[in-house]
Amino acid sequence: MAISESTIAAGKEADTRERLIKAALRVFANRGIASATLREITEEAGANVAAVNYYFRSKEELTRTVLETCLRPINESRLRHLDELVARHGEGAIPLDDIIEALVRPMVMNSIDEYGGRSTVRLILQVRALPQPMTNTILANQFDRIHRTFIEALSKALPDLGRAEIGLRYDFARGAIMQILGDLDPAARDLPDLGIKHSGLDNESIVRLLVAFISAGFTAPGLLPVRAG
Amino acid sequence: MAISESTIAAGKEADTRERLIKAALRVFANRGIASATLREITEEAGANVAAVNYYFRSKEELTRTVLETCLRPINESRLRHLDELVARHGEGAIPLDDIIEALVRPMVMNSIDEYGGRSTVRLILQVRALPQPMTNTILANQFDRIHRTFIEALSKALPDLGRAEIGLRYDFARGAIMQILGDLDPAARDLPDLGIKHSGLDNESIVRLLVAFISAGFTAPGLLPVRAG
DNA sequence: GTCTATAACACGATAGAC
DNA sequence: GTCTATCGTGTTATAGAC
Repeated sequence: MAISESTIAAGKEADTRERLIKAALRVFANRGIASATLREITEEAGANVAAVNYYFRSKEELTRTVLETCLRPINESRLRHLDELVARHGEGAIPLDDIIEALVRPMVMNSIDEYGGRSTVRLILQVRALPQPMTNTILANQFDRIHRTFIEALSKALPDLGRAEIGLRYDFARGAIMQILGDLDPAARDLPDLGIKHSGLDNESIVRLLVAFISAGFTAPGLLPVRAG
Repeated sequence: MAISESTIAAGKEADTRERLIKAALRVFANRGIASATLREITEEAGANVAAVNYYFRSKEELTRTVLETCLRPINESRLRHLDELVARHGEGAIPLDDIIEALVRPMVMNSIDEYGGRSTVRLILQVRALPQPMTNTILANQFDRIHRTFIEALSKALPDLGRAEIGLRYDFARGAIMQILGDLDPAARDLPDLGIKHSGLDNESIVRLLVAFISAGFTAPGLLPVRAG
């Protein structure tokens, strides 16, 4: 009632903009960023074709916004988890399982889209599989600190392993996490069988199973020489 | 000298066709299947723009051929390795490390393109990240038997784990293998930092490090109930 | 802020000469 | 088997009415 017209306009603006971002995430994930057209995205968002060019400058700017919007909360949650662990253990090493869980849980829990799918995961898999300058810059900005922080914590927890081996195993872990979440997306399961069906697994189980596998992998004896440092 | 004109023509035909496949693999991997244009591919192959439509019926048919051409040798090698292990151990269980190595080594060793890159890996990552009916059918045809065979061998080697958990860990392993090989491709390393630099790692070390990590992961105690069977 | 209409361009595919 | 020229289509982006 007391809402002015400009407030309504501003509310409407934010709404269309947000709807465009959500629709773009889904269309990008399902059809590929390059193949996705502004017509599909705007139709899915219930907006006009010209809306993307009005709210974002271009398709590229929309892509940037979508990526940053869906990555930020996941990585913020990871850092929050890890900060809590650091606070709890002070200078001492953090138990391996806890570090891995801080890496796994936010990605499993916060990458679910409004339809129960894994659009965010499939989008990340896409831009990782297809390195392009623009998306790589975004990934670097979003993930660089995370990687450094986790590898540092892992180095303290696993003093017998060198940095090179920890970095490598950390990337093994990232691959395992992302691929399984991509496969679990119902949108990917409709299609002809890729790999194995994993039906009836709740997210909590996924976390526990990933943590068990990855922690065991990290506990394997090191093969590379440990550098001083 | 004794080569007839028709032989020369046939040789030339096979040559252009093959050059197109190799060029397409590289361009697909670097720019994405959807974004890759026939103009880029034919230029890279030193052929005419119309050559793709002459040798293959369409871009889609070319894509199919490229995928099958680069996947077949890898999976044939995996089956060969595993068959040898089965022959050696008869009805008994195969040691876990040997099964994992039969899974890992062919992908690490046979996915290297003529420029030392990992075009094949990045192409697989692409089509897995972006499920489409056509490419999924090819993946299913190429990988289905592999998955079944390996999971069966793993079940014998790890009788304390249920099929569901083995299938899941098998997919963890596939994710770890593919993502690390994609990251190791020099073509992906030029760009802004994604994850960690893994410089100076030879392929033999990659195999050993992957096998160590994955085998340890499989050895972790099971979390899911074991079904009878 | 939202719409229609269209400009400017790139693509896959093909026809037809050589 | 290889080439040039071109057709038809679909794309992003924008100009301008509402």
